[in-house]
Amino acid sequence: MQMKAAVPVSVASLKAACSQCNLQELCLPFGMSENEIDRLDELVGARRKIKRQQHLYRAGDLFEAIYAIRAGSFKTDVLLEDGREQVTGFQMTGEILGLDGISTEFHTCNAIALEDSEVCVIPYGKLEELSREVEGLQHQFHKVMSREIVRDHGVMMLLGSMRAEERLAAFLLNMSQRFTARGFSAAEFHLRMTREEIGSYLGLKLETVSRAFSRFQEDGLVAVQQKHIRILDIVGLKKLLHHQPAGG
Amino acid sequence: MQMKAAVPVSVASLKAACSQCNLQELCLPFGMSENEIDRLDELVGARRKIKRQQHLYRAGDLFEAIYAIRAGSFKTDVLLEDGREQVTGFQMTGEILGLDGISTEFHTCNAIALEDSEVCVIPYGKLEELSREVEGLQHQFHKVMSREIVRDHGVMMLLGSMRAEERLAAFLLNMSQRFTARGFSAAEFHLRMTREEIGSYLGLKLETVSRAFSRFQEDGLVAVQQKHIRILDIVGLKKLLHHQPAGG
DNA sequence: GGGCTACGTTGATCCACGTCAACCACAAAA
DNA sequence: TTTTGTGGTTGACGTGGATCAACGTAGCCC
Repeated sequence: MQMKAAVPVSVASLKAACSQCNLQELCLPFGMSENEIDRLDELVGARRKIKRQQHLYRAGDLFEAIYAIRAGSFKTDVLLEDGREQVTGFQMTGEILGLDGISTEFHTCNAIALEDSEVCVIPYGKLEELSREVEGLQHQFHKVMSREIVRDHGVMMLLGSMRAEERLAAFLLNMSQRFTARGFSAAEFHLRMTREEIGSYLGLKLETVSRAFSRFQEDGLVAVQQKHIRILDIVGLKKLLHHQPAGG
Repeated sequence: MQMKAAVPVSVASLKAACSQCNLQELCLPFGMSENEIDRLDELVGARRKIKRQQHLYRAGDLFEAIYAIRAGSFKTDVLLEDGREQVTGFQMTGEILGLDGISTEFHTCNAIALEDSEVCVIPYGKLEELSREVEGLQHQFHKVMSREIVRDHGVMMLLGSMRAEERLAAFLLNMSQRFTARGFSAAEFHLRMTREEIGSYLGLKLETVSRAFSRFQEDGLVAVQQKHIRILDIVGLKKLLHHQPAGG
């Protein structure tokens, strides 16, 4: 690398700038005015890169900031003393991590990168401060938290009331919808998580997940090749959701 | 009713007053200064009585306010098209209902009184407004939402990774802890919900819940008489949680 | 009091999913 | 090219909890 005077652009590349970000529509700035987003730029700190399998934060860590996923993807999980793991969610670009920490000032779950990823660091103290001034930010932040609560209720429904194949169908449809929202194909995508992680999320063992994938393939609903998924019959998948097979 | 000039006291009895409420420590005012709580009084609207089995709100209702439980208790649930119900939570005095509605401006679950109950109505628009001015309110409100997220993660753990008896033990310990926080006995309490509702919450059938209760009774952990519960061996119950019996 | 209704308990049987085990696919290292 | 490791698939079998069914209990209204 040559020695030369620092160029503003290189500094800008280290700092996040919501106003320039193409994830606005999916992220905290959604619904905010241009002016408001400019104010948001003040508060978003540096970006941070997280390598695959590394922790963004751990249960027990002091809570200082929330994180917006700029690139890559994560899982969050909770561990029981005896080693059992419950994956509580998979997060994609534009989604916010760390909200669990507000309640006690300590994080209560782990956030782990599923691939090499990058997050924007949003210092929480500053966020509260600014959202007292910027109405749009306040409102949007509340919506983000509320959406998390609603999402969690959906997972409870899934874990509490659905059978294995319904759960996997719901999972695939959810992934498809989120890929679509990010401009990717609704029908063909690459899962970043293992069968075991999907199983943990869905309250199933990895073998059950694998068998359900095979069943869907036999039935012509999807084409599965390891982590690569092609949805062939989205209507068929949706039909799986709404009536339990054993004539209820 | 006789015609006479309105007396301030009778008006006050219709309106909530956080500053006078003995549930402060459990509710939105927790951690706020006396001054801040006085400001909170401005915004909390009338109380509303809800009879047993009646809805406070339904999935699909327009979201306008959140509610603090002043007396009684509630369940929240989500219904699937085919009629399956998932209870997403049981709420007691001081707890906040309705946070799910912020995300879409519509409620996404039902809130139903388990007994004759009363709530304080907190108009959401006003809450956002005031929490831009009152730092303590803003912070506390965020904590309440975050706590809900953390609680939901706990339920996911329960539904995704625990066996029937672990789930019921976790449920009983949680109830006991919440009764304690409200000044009731930790060891002896009255459940307001049916076996079916407990089962729905825990992802089990009512028969399984009933059998687990019977098993706990045989093992001398609790004395069960319908909805009346007496915990005899809290340590024993806790031990159930942390190692799955079938030598994992 | 007697009958009704909602809720709870208990037993017998069934089955969806877990468990255990073998094998396969692919990627990175040697 | 083989080796090694991680993740995925598939089969055989076991079991925890669901299902089906009968009966018990408590509150409520007439």
